[in-house]
Amino acid sequence: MLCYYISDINPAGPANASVILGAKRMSTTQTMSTLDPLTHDHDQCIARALDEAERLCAQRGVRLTPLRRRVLEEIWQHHEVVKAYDLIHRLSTEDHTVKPPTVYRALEFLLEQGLIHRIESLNGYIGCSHPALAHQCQLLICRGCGQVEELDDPTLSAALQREAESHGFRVDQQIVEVRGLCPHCAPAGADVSAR
Amino acid sequence: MLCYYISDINPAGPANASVILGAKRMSTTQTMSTLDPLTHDHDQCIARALDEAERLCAQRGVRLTPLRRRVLEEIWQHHEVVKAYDLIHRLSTEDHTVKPPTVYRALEFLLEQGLIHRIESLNGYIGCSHPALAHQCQLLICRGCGQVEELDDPTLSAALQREAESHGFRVDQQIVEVRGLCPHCAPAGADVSAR
DNA sequence: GTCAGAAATGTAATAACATAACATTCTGGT
DNA sequence: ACCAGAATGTTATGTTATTACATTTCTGAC
Repeated sequence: MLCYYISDINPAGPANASVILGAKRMSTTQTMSTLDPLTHDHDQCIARALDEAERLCAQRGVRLTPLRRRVLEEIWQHHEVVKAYDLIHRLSTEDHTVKPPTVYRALEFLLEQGLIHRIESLNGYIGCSHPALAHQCQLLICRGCGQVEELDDPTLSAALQREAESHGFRVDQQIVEVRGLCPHCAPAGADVSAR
Repeated sequence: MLCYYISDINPAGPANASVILGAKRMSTTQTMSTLDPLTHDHDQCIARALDEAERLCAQRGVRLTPLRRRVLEEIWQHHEVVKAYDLIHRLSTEDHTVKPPTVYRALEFLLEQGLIHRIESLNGYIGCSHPALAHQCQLLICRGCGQVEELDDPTLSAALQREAESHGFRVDQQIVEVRGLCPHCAPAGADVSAR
């Protein structure tokens, strides 16, 4: 259960795409560890995420409105962290400026439905790779390419839960974020200074 | 290795002290799990933290300047999360307003020296309970009283590290924050709505 | 169909968090 | 006393997020 793709180059995106300058449009869906950067059909990837979202919202009786769907779609454009104000800019046009509350409300909905994750250490958001089930995930955040791998290791979350409970703590939510370098950026790690 | 005290009531603090209205000044130092809210000498607690900081900085050849010491002291006033702008207000007087960079630079220094932890999910800071050794800690953050228990379970951090590495990820930093209710607030949990 | 209430969205203003850029002061070594 | 580097002061601004209230859209009861 994980998802970690090399996205297309996004000239307007977070300023770190240059690290993976070799990667371009791709063809099949794969999990990270086995992913050939050259073989990922991201259009299909977006489509699957949106279909799944439609399905889950219908099933739950909540409304994936055009706006909410649009925000989710933007978040899935790349496998990189997306900032709220990026979304505001991306959704705005010459004749219509989207205001912060609009985007934050959509994000709130998507978070509630488990369709996206918030990355606390970056004030950003990414699509959830397996939204069908509630879960406590672990996020591996690459400071090289800005991409995020979502892990869902039940052993880890159970261990953390157990440890917290052993101190009498009642757990609502786990926030587990690992910062470092992904397999694609680590080899060139010497070139990737701290960000 | 942990620290979790009931602080004095802080009328100017994060607006959640009412939950522990019964707790007041105390007398001995104890770890959380065994702590009687009525028996914690917080003056001694602050003094120890500052002494330890002085010692470590001297040992490392870095300067715990009056300003930095003052910021650390303010952070240790209570065992609750402290915000940067709280510090700005607390350090400002009628005739001198402390500006954001001043505080942020002091925080940066204290973070570098491992004397405080940043809490990503709250944009806040707390004193580190065992600054002598570099460590990856787990923070238990109570939404009832705003207090934070710092765990340092090497098994957990090693497990997370191992899991990340098994996905080819090179770990720089772990951020592990558990949100929920501490033992003192959990019993009254029904009264403590989400914050 | 239409109407009332709820849900969603729009808008303006501002709060909360953080940094860049440059000036000044302090500190320790010579 | 002088210098270099560290630390702090100051101004301005960038970034992230929320409050409060107006308007529109949707849904279900009739």
